[in-house]
Amino acid sequence: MHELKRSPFRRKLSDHIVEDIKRWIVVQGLKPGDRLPKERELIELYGCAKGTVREALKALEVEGLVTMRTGPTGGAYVAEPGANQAARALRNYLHFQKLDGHQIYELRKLVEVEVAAAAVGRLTEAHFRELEASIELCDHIGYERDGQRELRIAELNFHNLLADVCPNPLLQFMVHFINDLLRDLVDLKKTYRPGRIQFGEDNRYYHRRLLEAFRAEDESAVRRLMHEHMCNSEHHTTALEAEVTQSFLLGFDEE
Amino acid sequence: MHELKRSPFRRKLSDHIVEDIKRWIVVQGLKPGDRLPKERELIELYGCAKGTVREALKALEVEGLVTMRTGPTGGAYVAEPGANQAARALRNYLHFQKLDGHQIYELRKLVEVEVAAAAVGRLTEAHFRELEASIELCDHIGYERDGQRELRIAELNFHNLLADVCPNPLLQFMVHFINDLLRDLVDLKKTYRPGRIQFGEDNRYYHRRLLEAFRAEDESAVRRLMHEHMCNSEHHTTALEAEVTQSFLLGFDEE
DNA sequence: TAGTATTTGTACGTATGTATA
DNA sequence: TTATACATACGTACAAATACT
Repeated sequence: MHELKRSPFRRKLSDHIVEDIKRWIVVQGLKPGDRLPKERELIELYGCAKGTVREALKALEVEGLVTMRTGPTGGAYVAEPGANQAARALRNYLHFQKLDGHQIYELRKLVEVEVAAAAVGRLTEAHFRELEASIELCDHIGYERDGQRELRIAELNFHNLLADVCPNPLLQFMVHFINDLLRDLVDLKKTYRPGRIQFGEDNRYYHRRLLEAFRAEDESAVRRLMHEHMCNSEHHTTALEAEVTQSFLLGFDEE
Repeated sequence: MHELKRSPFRRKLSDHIVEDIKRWIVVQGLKPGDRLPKERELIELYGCAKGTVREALKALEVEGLVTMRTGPTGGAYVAEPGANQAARALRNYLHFQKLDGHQIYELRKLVEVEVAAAAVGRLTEAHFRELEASIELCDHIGYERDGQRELRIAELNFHNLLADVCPNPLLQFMVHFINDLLRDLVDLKKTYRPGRIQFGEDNRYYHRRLLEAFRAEDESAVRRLMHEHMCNSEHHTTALEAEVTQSFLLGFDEE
């Protein structure tokens, strides 16, 4: 007992390496793209085995702080953690909480309105064309019976386009996160329901009127329309996919 | 060429194992505490090497989905990822984005009001006592010159207490996340500013009036007060800690 | 208190795949 | 095309931690 080899509660060596590398990144101010010591050097530096170093690098890779490349000039490089990593972690957390569609919309009603308001005055003609194309795509898919998921993706794409011009990374992240959540919900309820048609029509109606309000740069109209749109969407969504929400939040690392 | 051994873009085997295990957790509805196949079994199942399985388990461990234990009855167990893991990932992401105090408050003004509204009617007498104690603690610390961080923690604790009774895990998470962000911001700006006194007084004023509104279960008053409180707080905070926000978000695994 | 079985954690050596030059 | 540098994967042996007797 009372061996103080490394620390009171002898932590795993790989975790020690992870912390060291994190420290390097912070104190040396390493930027994305900077190269880290290669496997061989870390092995010699810590006098440990290959597997140990690999475990440490794997941990950093999961956190999104480094990426690994093979071949010459390969190795570990500092990376900028993407939104997907944060989204994955948040989904992991929510998977074990009780979360239903109503609660998702409780937040969505807030952030979508805010993001839309922030987009007023920031949209270029190119953006308008994209938004129009999105609406037309929904129009087109709407007539098919099978493209459930495609339709949902196209509908949500309208909102993602708006979020992309939002200068607030927190709001932007939340909108994308929620929309990804809603996109994956449709997979669970494969059954085609007639209410889905009305839902699609309502969406197109609101998207068109929102586009008008954006063109007029009428922020109060945008806020009002988006709020209505969200309340309407909540009504349809909770009716369609209400109780199944609690599953499948576990992110399946799309692409 | 044209070898289709595993997939077009030959993914790493350990990632494949990670996905499989995640799938097991979802489709078999595994709960925290449930045991996963042990190392040896996974090795035989996938016909791979020990290091490969260990890499996969390490990844899951970092995501907080499993914990590893040694000895008999040891192995990999399903775990419930805490909010800290999601918060850490989100911080890692925001570390590389441009985020200022104003943008934090853009979201905070929304969620704090919503959380407060959700708390109406859910507060027990025990909660009221905790909230009162929180206010009194702020009162007490407010007179000391050094307890900058302690004061901030105590102030934010009032809001965290409210969030704890919020039944919506998404809103609850966001409030806690934002408050942790604000708590850590005070460390960067060590300089004591006279404006801080007025800030503290305002906070106590609003907390007291909020408590009254909660006791009266007057939701519209709660919403109005919390909104005012947030606008006031934003004014003080951005004045005090405006531009320094962008540094040191990288989470250092606090315990 | 000690011993033993079980299972992870670490070390080492080797072979293979893959991207750069 | 060939050589090179590096990650990726395999297999074995041993150390360390824990539960049970």
